[in-house]
Amino acid sequence: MQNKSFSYGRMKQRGSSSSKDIGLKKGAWTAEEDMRLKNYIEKYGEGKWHLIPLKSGINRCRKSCRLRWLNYLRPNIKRGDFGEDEVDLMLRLHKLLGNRWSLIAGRIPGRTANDVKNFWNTYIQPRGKTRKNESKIDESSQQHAMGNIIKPQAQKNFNIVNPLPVADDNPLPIAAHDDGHLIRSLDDGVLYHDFNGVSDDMITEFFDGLLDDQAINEFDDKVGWSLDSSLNGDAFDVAQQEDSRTSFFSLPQMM
DNA sequence: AAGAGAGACAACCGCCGGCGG
DNA sequence: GCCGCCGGCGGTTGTCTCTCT
Repeated sequence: MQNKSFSYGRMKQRGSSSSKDIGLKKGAWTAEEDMRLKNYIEKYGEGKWHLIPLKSGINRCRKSCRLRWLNYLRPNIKRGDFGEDEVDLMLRLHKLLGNRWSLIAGRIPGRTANDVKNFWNTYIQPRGKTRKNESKIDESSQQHAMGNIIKPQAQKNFNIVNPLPVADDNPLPIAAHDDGHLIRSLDDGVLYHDFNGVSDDMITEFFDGLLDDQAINEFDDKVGWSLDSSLNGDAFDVAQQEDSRTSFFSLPQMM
């Protein structure tokens, strides 16, 4: 992905959509506006977005200020190409969460929802279309994004039920975990959860921190984190896992 | 070298849910 | 219950940049 570090002067102003926004600036942010916004948030913190235009001297709507901060000015935002690990994680999270970009981005350190969404819409969603610049993703990531790779370490844990050669006009292999808990089409399309009765919704709520203690215990029992032991040393464990639970995500990916 | 078309991505739009009055 | 405000989100757009011919 290109590393456009700023956009001053790039965007023409777009039409106003709300009568309340009349008189507010739109389009590309200037260096001065960035500086004002950054200074304001460093001083007063995030939130209270409606106060920023009033107090910072920035003539933009609250939403524009919030977006600029979250997508560009916030510290620790990672720029540049998505790495293989990030693509892996994104694919797995997307299977669990769907187009919930903010949740996905929240688990990919340094990436914003806009980054993830743009990446998905550019590289993942339209695949099959002819693209000029395939090199934007390195080959291994591209292949993995296509679901074509079965990692050597993963193969020992999964049976390849239908190991057809990968080709444009061929269906891709089906894999199943040795213990029979998971089955997945490797066409990167559908992950069939049959994970001891754990629903997608429950997984989502678990990672969103919405489950109470009792539900968490139930979740833990059903998932059976002991499966983690099979992942010891696996190169595709999430690098930034916060705790062992995160490696749950390794299971779908490994197939 | 120049024009056309595709790609990349920042920014906008519109909708939604939560909350307080 | 209704209304308005706010923060947040996903979808979409517009323009610059890059690549191809």
